[in-house]
Amino acid sequence: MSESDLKREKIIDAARERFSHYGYPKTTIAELADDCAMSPGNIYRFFKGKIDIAVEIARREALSAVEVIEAVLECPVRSSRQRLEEVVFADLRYTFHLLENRPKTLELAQIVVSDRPQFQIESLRRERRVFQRILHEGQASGEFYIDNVAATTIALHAATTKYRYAQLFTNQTLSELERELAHVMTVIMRGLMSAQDAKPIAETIIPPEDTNAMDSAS
Amino acid sequence: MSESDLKREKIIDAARERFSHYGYPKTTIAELADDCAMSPGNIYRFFKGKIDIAVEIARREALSAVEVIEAVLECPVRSSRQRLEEVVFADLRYTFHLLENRPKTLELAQIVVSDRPQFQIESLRRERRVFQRILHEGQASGEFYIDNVAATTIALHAATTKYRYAQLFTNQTLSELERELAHVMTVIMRGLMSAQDAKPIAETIIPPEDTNAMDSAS
DNA sequence: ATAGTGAATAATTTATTGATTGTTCAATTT
DNA sequence: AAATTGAACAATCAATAAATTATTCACTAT
Repeated sequence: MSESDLKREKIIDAARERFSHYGYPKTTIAELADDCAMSPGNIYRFFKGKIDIAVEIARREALSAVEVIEAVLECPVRSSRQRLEEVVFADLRYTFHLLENRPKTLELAQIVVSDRPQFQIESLRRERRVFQRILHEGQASGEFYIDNVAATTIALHAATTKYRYAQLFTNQTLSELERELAHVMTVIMRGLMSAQDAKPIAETIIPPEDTNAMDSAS
Repeated sequence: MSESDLKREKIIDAARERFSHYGYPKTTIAELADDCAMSPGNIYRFFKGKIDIAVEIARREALSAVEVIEAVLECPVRSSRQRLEEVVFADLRYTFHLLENRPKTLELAQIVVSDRPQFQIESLRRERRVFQRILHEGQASGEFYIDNVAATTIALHAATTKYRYAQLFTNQTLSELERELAHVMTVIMRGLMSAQDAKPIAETIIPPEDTNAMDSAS
């Protein structure tokens, strides 16, 4: 790691410390420069602007969050079904505790997203990839009956929206949410494991379209 | 309708007009009094405070929104399944257009909810009752296999969270959302229509509790 | 008594100013 | 040359003053 890279890391560390302690708005470039024993101007040789430091921190945070979820994939389980449930519940618990114990992390993420909407889109996509892997496995093993894995992944992810950063939507307790999610998963699991056909009559409700981006989405 | 009630209605009408046009904060009691040809002080003989006028308007709005959804129940359909899909799609479209065409309505609702959290809880409960009625019907007719209708209603409602006021969560277009919801409903429908047992292994994941408010919730 | 007023007051919002901060860049050091 | 500085400038924020507004209430009219 080059001399330059080390200094960049030092800025990130100093920023992480101050952002999580005092918040993004209350942290000044001058303070970060002080922490790194350099001048304010010099910070700009490493980052285009203050917001870009936040983006970098949020990006790493998001990556390590997915890693936490992915870690669940390593544990040996009886079935794809159990794997899927574990991942969904891990998501609920991880994001719930994040908001409870480190609220500044959400604040930072919201600031980043409001400036860089693409950031959220990519975070969600990364998360979906974990879901998709499980669905693929389940399909391959014959445990799940899915004719369009990509679309079903998106559906599953959408149906569990309420259980990511749940405090944004409700003031239920974690155990209330856990019990509720258990019921949601019961219905979904029966849907994934059922061999019977249940093509949406929705096709009579929504107008069809030629190019359907979702069906090939990753 | 008494003289007094008529005046109360006049205040509500004037407020609705101004709130939807200029927004709640920019509307003054003095203006409403002017509109109704009365003094500011007299408004307070009809409402305890400014916020209570907003509460009354939001309450009526919420009731008529549920009525729109309930109207779908009147149409003759082939199955409970179709009924359920129509209601869910109606919800998506109604709330989507609401935010698109009358953004002040959301603003008002958010102001009311931030002051009266109970308001939101009751609105959601009313909406769930429509879902519950359909699930009951489907169960009675043998079309759905549901062992706990109350819990499944809550699960269904939670799983479709993203499709109520969808613009709060995403900037997808209405047709993207419609296609996505169709896939969500495909999975859920298979879950509801499947006779096979799929008790959650979640019970091994979440700790059980003696008093489970949800299982008897309406 | 009931309905209504409008000036008085308390609470909130808006405007303004001064101070702080993000960012740039010509000059300096390594 | 590459790295760094720090003063200059523009943008943003905080504090406070000014104005507006919500609410009350003693009083008047019906």
